[in-house]
Amino acid sequence: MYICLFIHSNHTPRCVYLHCEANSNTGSGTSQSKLILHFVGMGFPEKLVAQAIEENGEGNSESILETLLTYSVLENSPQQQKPSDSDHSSSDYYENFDDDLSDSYSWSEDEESTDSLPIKDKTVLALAKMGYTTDEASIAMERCGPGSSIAELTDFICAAQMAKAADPFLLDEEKPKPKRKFFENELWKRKRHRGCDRRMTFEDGETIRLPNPMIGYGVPTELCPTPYRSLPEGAMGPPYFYYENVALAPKGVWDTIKRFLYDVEPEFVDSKYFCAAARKRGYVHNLPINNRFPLLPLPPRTIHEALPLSRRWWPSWDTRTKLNCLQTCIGSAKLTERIRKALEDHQEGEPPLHVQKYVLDECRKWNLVWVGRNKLAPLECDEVEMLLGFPKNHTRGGGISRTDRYKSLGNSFQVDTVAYHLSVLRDLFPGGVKLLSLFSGIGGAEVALHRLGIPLKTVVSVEKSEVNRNIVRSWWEQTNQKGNLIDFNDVQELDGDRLEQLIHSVGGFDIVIGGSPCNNLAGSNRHHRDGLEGKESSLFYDYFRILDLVKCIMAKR
DNA sequence: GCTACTATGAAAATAAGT
DNA sequence: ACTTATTTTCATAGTAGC
Repeated sequence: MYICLFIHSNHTPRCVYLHCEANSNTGSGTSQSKLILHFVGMGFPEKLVAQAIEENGEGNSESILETLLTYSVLENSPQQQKPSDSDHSSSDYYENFDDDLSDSYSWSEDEESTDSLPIKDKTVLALAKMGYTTDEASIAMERCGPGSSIAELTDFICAAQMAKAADPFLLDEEKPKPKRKFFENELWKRKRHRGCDRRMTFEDGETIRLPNPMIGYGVPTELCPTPYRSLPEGAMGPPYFYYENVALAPKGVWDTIKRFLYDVEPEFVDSKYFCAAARKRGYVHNLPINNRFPLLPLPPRTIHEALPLSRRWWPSWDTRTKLNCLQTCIGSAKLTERIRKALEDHQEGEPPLHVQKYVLDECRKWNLVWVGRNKLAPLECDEVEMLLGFPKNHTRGGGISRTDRYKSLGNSFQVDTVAYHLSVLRDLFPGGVKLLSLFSGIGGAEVALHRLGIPLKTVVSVEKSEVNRNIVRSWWEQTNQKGNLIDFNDVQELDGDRLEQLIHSVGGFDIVIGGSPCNNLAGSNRHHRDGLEGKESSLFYDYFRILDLVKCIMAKR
């Protein structure tokens, strides 16, 4: 039996996910017995499963799992008797479970004896008894919100510990090493072990460094031979996968992402080699890298080519040829007004150097372009659409506000860049692809594949924002797609059962594409740049969870 | 409720200098 | 090689007005 324990953190109710290959024997029987079989297949004892189903009802398998996991935390239950299988990875997990749970604490007892305490204190106490520091507990409570389950909180703490441990700079600190308790599971160990091995071969704690120039395995506009790369065995498809996020994430983030995504080296590419705006991103994928080809026509690659009207007003001392990263917000009118005034004070000739510096700094910070004499302005929505490689008016209409257009666009792929990487799929799937698109946004991946001439046979798309779903749906209809577009609101809807169902009806996915939220990683975020464990950015773990499930389910077929 | 608008640095990579 | 300076960054929170 193969058991993959996945742990992640998030403020929303979620469970630790387990699945295995040996639980496919869901032939006949009542729905209840099927359900029991399902959880027993995950390694839970039948007695507990029956109890959990009774408590939660048959309908809600997620809360059943939650309950089961809570049991597992609370009791040194027979569940820890690992399957007497030969699989070592699961045994590691269960051994730890045993060791760590043998401490004599009991959640339910605490609950009785500390009834007088506020719930918060009670929870902190419980976590402290489990070996976590009160600091860790408080932070977790704060971040996960009141009413979070113990399982969620411990998930959170564990995830935070993993992130810290993955950071070589933090390892050296004099801080006592956090206890990992039973969360030192198979997955964590496996990944961490690999990470250490790697580091050993690289002398001092080597972390992922960004390449300079940031051209990944090559870009169409620079002459360079395509290097050879060999993928780790665990990364081989099917399905193919393609993951994206900001390159300039806090330290250690890409190391963690890489470890989860089967140790595949990220490909860092700046979209300034594809269009007139910079966009430094990391892509982790298992696609072939030979014989890529770009979308045609090649988009304009300088500001002047992209925005010919601005040329007339562009002063010679503004030496920019590329725009900086297109973000979700634009410069204010007040700012452009301040700049105009500063410039008008010096009509004759060029403004003094300190004014030039001030203006240029603001131009770079806000991606302002010249639209008149001494007149600067932020980019228009349709200009952003064009720069990112979307069809004109892609995000226009249908009730979307201007602010939301900027936001959706700023969070999107640069289509030409992604298309270049995905172009190898055209020969691999001449009949078209079946795509699982997570965090689809405004459909950058779909647009890229379509423009590459790769038919979209099926697209299962998951996107939280309704306006974004509408944009994709509307694009789907306007481009007369022949395939089937199925959309979901939340990645949480895609649990093992749903995926199995989908894969069964669709016939498997050819590629899983997704760029998980970056807002807790992005440098522009002054308030909550919390790293991969942040509220939204931790959804990366759902990308991994779903990808890994798809991998496992498809391997069974 | 929605929408537009504005003020709000820090972390980390890169460039430049010694 | 080391230090210092410069550059860049898929954003959030609060407010005002409708």
